[in-house]
Amino acid sequence: MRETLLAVDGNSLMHRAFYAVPLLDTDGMYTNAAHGFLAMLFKAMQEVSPRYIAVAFDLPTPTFRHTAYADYKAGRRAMPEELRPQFPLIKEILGDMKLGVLTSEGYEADDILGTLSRKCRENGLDCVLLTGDRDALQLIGDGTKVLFTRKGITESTLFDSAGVKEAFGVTPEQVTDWKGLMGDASDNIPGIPGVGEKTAVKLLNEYGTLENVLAHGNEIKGKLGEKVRDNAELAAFSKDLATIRPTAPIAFDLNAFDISHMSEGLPTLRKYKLNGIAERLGKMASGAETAAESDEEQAEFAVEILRSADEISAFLRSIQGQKAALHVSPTRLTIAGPGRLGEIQLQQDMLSEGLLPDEAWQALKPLLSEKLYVHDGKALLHLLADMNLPLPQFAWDTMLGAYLHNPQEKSYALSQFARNDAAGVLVLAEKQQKQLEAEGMTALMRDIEMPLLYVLFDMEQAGFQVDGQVLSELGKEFTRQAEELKEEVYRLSGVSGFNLNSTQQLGKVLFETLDLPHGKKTTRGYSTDADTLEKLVDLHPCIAPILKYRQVVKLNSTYIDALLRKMDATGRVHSSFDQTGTATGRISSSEPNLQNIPVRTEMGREIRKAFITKPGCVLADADYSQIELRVMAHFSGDPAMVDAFQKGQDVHTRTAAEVYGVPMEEVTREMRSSAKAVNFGLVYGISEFGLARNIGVSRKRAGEFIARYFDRYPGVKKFMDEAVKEGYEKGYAVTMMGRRRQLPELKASNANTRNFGERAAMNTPVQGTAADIIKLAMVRVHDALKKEGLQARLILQVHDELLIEAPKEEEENVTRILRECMEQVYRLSVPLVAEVKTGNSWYETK
DNA sequence: TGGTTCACG
DNA sequence: ACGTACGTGAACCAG
Repeated sequence: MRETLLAVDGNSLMHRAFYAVPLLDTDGMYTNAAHGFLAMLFKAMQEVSPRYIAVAFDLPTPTFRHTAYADYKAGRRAMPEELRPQFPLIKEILGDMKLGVLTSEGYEADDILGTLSRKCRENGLDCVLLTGDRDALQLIGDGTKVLFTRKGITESTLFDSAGVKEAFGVTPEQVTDWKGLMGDASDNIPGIPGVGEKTAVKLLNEYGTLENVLAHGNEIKGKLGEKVRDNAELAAFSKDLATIRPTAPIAFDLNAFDISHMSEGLPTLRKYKLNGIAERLGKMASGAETAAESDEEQAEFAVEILRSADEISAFLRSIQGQKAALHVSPTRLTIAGPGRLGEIQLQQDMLSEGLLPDEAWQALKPLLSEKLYVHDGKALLHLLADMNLPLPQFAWDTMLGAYLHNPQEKSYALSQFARNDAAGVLVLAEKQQKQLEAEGMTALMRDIEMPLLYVLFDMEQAGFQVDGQVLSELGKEFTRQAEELKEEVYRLSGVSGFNLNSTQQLGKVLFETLDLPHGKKTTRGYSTDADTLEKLVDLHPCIAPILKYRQVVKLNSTYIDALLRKMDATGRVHSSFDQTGTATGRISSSEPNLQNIPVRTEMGREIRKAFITKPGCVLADADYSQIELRVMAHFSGDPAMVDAFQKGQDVHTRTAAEVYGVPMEEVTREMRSSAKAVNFGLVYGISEFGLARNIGVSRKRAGEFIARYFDRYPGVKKFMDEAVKEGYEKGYAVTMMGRRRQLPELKASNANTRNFGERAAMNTPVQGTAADIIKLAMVRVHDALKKEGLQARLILQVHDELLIEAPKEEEENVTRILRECMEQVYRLSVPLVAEVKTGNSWYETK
């Protein structure tokens, strides 16, 4: 295995660290940037296991490589005074750790990185560049990768060539062209005014290089062409600014970069009170042997490049009958068997090498009848479906495995979990199978998440039929009303011309010009949310139209406009369902989000008239009744709560009767409504404050209410207490099917954070179990439709609701299937109840 | 990019 | 003493 040099852009990282770590004064000096820097460095070390580390810095009084460049540099924000003295500090620490600290007159840190990367290539080393500066992406290729720091100090992404293309749409070679076109405000690179990231990518995809874009300036139409032609010189200059020169005269002395003496820096770390960092360094030094083991696990595979259909077929034959993994990226396909890795490079354009995607896939067809190991199988299914290829079965999806193991990862990209595409998938799958077995999630994976992947794929393919006509009409009406309301607000407030959509401007008008009492909270100005404004309704006539305006504008921009844009040629919208998006196990919906289509107000509900079916079909909508409270009744076994559900009573009315000590017939609307709020509160992990705010009573009253509730429902009280206790003991919350959510908040010293963790400990088993239940119901419904040979299709899930589009003649069958699957899916100590309604639009089913 | 607001369960 | 209801996604403004 090749050895790796980790080359760090010291300036970039120090700046990132400075803003990511709070400024705390210890003994009259600041160490936050140094602290963050080292935390990032250690994180990177875990990720890339380097043998060598070198850190490059700009010289304090820089001489610039271009004269004009100095002017641009001067435009940069000055370095904060709290940061400047931390540079000598970090250099001292790195020096004592016996790591390379490099500077070079006339060169900036990124030039030194470029030089290091070139020298690595010449000396047969792999090189990883650690930086937060996108400029460095141009250096990727031939053994060089970039570990790009994102927000905060713990998040980073490892980019290779394909990764850059995937994330930014350009190749590393095009990074300077890209910057030349769009510029970079943070680097004071001008670029072409008016050309942003998207436009730059588009131009480069068409013309390849900046020079070629400029040469063909005449072909580019409209305003854009004009801008390109007018700013050719500026663009060329910008590209030059962005180009890294790998020619710094530095000594490439590997002994000076060796990491094996880092622990010599421990005394210095203690001297500066960086005790947490010192502790981590101590652990890392002693854990060096364990790291070697995990290297074994991720052993490099000899990559076999497959250059023809014949070579692909031969490779497939050689792994036939064995486990096989398939992974696709925009530039290459990889296939793996035990200990084997085949790579097919795909032709990107006329210039690049590789097979045509079509040729490659034809040769790969036999693989598609195998049970494959994959990462993100749903995405693969879409890709294959688009190419009219057969759809495979999956043995394991490592993305879902990673999600079950920890549902709160920031990203589930394969690169976060494995090194070598398809080979990584096989190794990772094996590791996950053991992990999930030990964690008790094998059945959850096998019976719910894996089969659900196909269900969600079918739902995404199917889409939801939308009536554009209805939407447009509504849109016109909303726009008209918005205009009217805006004028009314201007008139009634006596201030016109301000932007009603700006909370800041609105706040000024309401609380300064009109001098209304500014409710409660202020952060960046005044709070103007609906809660606050509603309290002002009686104080000024302009408040009501403001609220109405907000509502109408929201409906228009978020629903009408967005939906019209998302309609396909047949008038259907295809949402994406994310199976790895939530901490609790729910699925989420996006582009467009169909899980938050308005229903609570009549005006919003109108939008549902546009959600229809194709001709000859009906919509069947099945709703679980009170699923979360039923789950809570089941978990808690509380007699009164279980009794209510077993008798089929209205649970909120029963709660009110219990708490107020009156017969159910005497419960008033108000009593039921506050009981309902308490029931909701319980599901969320109740707090006095939250309940008080929600129903508008004093905190004391809310407290009394909760106390009375727990008096009548001691089983629920016990359940809540145990959920919290279990959270503290285990460090995570568990659902009925064994799904887990880590609760690191419970270890926090901040009481507020801990309270949050406690509420999550109470809420997650309830919300998560409800998610388990409906997911399993979806799988059952999907199977039943198939088994009975129906054309009806599941098209949407909204947490406790399933929608099916069915031919009219299947209406009865579908209604039965929905109700039976949803109610019989799991046996609780209380019945599960699903109500099914049918209609010609989503509006009609409500 | 982060903050604010608001749509849903 | 502190500042909170749980879980999402999208649009918009301001810097």
